[in-house]
Amino acid sequence: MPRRLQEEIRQTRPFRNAAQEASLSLLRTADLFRRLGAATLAPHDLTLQQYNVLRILRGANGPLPTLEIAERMLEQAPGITRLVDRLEAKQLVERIPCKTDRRQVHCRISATGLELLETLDPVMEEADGLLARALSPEQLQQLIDTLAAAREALTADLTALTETHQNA
Amino acid sequence: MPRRLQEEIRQTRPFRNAAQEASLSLLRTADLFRRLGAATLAPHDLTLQQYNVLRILRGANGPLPTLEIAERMLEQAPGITRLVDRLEAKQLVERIPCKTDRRQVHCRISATGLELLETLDPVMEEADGLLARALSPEQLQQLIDTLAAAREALTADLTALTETHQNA
DNA sequence: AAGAAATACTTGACTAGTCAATGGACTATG
DNA sequence: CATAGTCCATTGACTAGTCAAGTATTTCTT
Repeated sequence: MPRRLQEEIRQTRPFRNAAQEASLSLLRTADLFRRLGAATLAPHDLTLQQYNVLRILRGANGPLPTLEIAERMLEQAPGITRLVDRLEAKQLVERIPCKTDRRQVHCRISATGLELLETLDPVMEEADGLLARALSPEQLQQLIDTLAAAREALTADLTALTETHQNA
Repeated sequence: MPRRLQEEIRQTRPFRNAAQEASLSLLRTADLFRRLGAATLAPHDLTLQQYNVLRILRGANGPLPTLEIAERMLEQAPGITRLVDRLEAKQLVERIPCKTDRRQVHCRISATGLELLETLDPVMEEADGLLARALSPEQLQQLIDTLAAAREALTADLTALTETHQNA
């Protein structure tokens, strides 16, 4: 039986409405999940974001321009530079200046990086599996669909909001 | 019609399984929501975490020890100090040394802080309302229940994982 | 072909999360 | 009542997200 969110955050009053409770649930659950992932990667001296970059580079089957990586992550552009800096320092990623467009820098996962990912694959799949074990297949699919609908709405509103702010 | 997550992250291959898709959906949706909240608060020079602290202090009906605030947030202890530092610098929060236990520092929301929160209440409720408009009441409730079940499982695993790590 | 605009990063400054270590204050034990 | 252990809060060091500004390069305009 799931513990009430209200109790988790020690709030005495009930939620004003379901929307608020859903919002907080979403944030707390995602945070919990991120921490689980982070804790899993910590012994390997990788952060979640660094792991994401490696995954993207492996999936790309070849070098990728720096900003192309950023677009495939949740993240905004500027952060990617330093993220790749650290991966390059660990020799998990290589930077290759692009010959046809000298503004671009291509990033490629190194052999060491690939080996590391292969080590991590089963461990990280297990983390995903926790969700699968906690929820029924129907719940899992429901969750996917509901979240997709939510993102649909939120994306529109977010872009509207930031654009308005720019024009102000 | 919701855009496929697969397309959002430009992955050519389908997901290996529903658990993985659900995990990624969860992380992306929460991130979107956090950005929406951040964008809403930005014009008022508040971050989401600062806003959370103010909300907690308002809800507490009185001063709260510093670490008690941390426990009510997702966050680990050490971060709270600097968070309160910044709120104190903006004069939204006051620190009061505790007389009965001089290790403790009590934090209280200031009159300015309360006014600010009242200004923000309608704006932030609107952000929550986006979810409500995007989803049916049944979907909303389903989401709440499903996420609660997920947290139940994840909490257990997370504590197990970090404790194992400590003993290693 | 020269100048303007756009592109691909890069850097700096600030906020924040996390871990390890520290300091001051309280408590329990002997 | 002294001292060891515990607790509250803080600090330092590192990783990261975000915005604004800067640089080098390319493309567009004329």
